[in-house]
Amino acid sequence: MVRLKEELEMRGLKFTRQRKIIAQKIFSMKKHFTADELYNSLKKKYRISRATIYRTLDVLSSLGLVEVHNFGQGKRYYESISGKKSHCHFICTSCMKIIEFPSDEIEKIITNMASQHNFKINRYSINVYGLCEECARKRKK
Amino acid sequence: MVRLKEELEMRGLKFTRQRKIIAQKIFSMKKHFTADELYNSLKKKYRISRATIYRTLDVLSSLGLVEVHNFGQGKRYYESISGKKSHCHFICTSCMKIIEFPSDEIEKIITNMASQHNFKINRYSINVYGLCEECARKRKK
DNA sequence: ATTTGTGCAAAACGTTTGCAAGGCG
DNA sequence: CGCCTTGCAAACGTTTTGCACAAAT
Repeated sequence: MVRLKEELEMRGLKFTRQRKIIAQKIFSMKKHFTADELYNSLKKKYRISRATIYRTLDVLSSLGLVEVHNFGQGKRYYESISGKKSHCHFICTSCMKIIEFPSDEIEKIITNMASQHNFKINRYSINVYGLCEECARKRKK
Repeated sequence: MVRLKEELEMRGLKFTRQRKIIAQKIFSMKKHFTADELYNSLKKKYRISRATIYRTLDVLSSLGLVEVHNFGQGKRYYESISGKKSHCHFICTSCMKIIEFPSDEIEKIITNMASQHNFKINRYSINVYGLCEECARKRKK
């Protein structure tokens, strides 16, 4: 939170009521969420528009405080990255549960491939789609 | 093409003029393409609606003949998978050029992680975002 | 003849934008 | 005070849908 304030000020951006509220909510969430979920979880208590949610998510991701994922279905998923490392996502396409795995080994391989081609990595996203144990079991029946 | 006909028949689906045309076009494309690009490349010569393009892409991907990628920006990218293996994508966010890399090693790691958690993999998508050599050079100036 | 597929236009969906009003520094 | 930010509603671009007609088996 202090970090957010500093990062904003550093760029001549403002530490507004809305940004505070949104950031607080995001940092308290462990899971992946969509802009709409965030909006719905806030609108009861606060008067914040969808536009502000989207704009704030943009700011936070450009500050490196939030990660954006394209898990398909035309909808974006966000995730706060308070310190934790990048990881793989195993996405159950039946119940949309998302299981995370560390990706250190894979990251090494990717970094290697990138440097071979002078590709400057900004971020990466490893998404495995399929069925989680439960849903796979249900299907068999 | 013969494969497509068989796969369709096997499922009681029809081998229509439109599906033929679309499949032919797709199999002749090497690169990733969007539904709209496909539509535009066909509409001059044939009378095929956008709806049919989308519906056919769904069919082809459920038959495993086409891979779908969510490279962000709210737009889907498709790729025909005539035999070739899955691979990583390095996506230049400046010029949208997509470089492909084999991912055998990574696939091994992923398969391993999946089996540890009884996750049944359907497909995976490894996307690295950043700047290609050219665009990175331009930025520096 | 039956059933699946098509074209069209309208709707849906998530996201972005223009603008006037509001709030932070 | 000046500039950044907000809320609203309208616009956007892509994808999906309902329906009547057409085509494949």
